[in-house]
Amino acid sequence: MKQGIFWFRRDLRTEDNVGLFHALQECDHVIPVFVFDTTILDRIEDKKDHRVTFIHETLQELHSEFEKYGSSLIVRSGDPQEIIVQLAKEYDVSGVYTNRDYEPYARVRDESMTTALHEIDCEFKTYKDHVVFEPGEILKDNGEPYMVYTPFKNKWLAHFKEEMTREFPSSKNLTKLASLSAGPVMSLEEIGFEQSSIPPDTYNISNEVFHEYKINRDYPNREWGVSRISPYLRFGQVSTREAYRKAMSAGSDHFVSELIWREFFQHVLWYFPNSKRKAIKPLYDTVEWSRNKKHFKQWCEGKTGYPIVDAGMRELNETGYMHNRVRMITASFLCKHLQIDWRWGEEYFAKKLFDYEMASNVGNWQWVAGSGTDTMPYFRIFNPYTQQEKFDPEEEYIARWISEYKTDEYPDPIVDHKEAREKTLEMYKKAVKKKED
DNA sequence: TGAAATGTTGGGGCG
DNA sequence: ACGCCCCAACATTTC
Repeated sequence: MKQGIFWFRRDLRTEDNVGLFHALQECDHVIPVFVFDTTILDRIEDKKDHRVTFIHETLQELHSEFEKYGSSLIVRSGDPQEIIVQLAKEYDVSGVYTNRDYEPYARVRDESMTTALHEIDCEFKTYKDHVVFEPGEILKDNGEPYMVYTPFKNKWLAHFKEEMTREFPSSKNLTKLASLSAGPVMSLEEIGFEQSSIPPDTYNISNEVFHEYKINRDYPNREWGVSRISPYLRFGQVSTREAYRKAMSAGSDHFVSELIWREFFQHVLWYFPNSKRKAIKPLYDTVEWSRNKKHFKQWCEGKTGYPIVDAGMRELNETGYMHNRVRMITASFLCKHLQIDWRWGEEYFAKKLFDYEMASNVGNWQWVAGSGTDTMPYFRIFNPYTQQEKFDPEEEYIARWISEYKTDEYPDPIVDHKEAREKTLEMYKKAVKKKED
């Protein structure tokens, strides 16, 4: 009898889960496992983290689902390598199955996991699940990775069909889950966390969203115009392929394109594993950013006196979500009105965003700062007032998030747009000049 | 997936 | 009728 472990990570679902599909195909008994990685949890300052709560809730759902098959989800907390190796020994397992994760930390962790498992004669079998194409599969004709989005997308679109026809149904094979009674899922308190009061949004990937997505997605007050799928893609409650399939069958090229951006940035992070810390274009690490902590705090709290910026930051603080258009505006404001390092902003978003995905966040922040791939040139500076007039003309979004808007309580602009713009251009030009000397 | 500054054009008011 | 000016409206360049 062949026993295997399926290690859940960012793929918290049973349907269309590539690694789980293969585990159930190849093994007689599959032991489902999730590990709260304390290396990651220890770095989270706010112990009421909404993402951890969200994961925890999903684990309980999986646990109940598995109980129907006389099985259960084993949930542990600690060092994944120690725990997985110990479970592999305990259950005399011949293979550990999991889906690949492309973040720098995960790459190192999995590399060392491979070695550790081989030492006990256990295979570590990893699968592509989180993306349609992983790094190395979409390359320029000369074999180099793409640094520009559009040609990347074109190649992606030229090749996706055969990838997408493959299916990974698991439901019939769930009877092969090992008979287990692991007891209830460990509580949040046991891992040192508390229940967050911020719930995830429900998501909508239906024709209501796909229809006119190109237009509606730009208006932050049209909450029905976007899918809110991102946290579910991040943690895998929804399969990426499923999202692609639905958008494609609805003919929403723009929605598909947004999903491809997500893959593009995963590739970029793969080739630039230091890009959370280092500018992809090294020139931009010579920019002398402001260290004005007062400005940064005002930006974080949504008290800059720029309504569209403040509305966005307050939406983020209250819900863990911010509309994409407003992410660009707030990010641009931090870098190009306050002259503050994009890394400070990236870090703040990392703390707050429900859908935080390192690849997308770092990729987009570097894009805004001008230091990334296929990026905004440094001189492309959003005018917050123009953006506001274009995308929130009735000021509905602003009014929803700034209760004191248009009262004496609302702060005056902390910087003057025109002066800030000129200061930013000077800052960047100085860096360019320094490089030339 | 900019915006501002600068340049050009052409219609209309007016002497 | 003509030249002149004004200034939208649009186009180009510059950052």
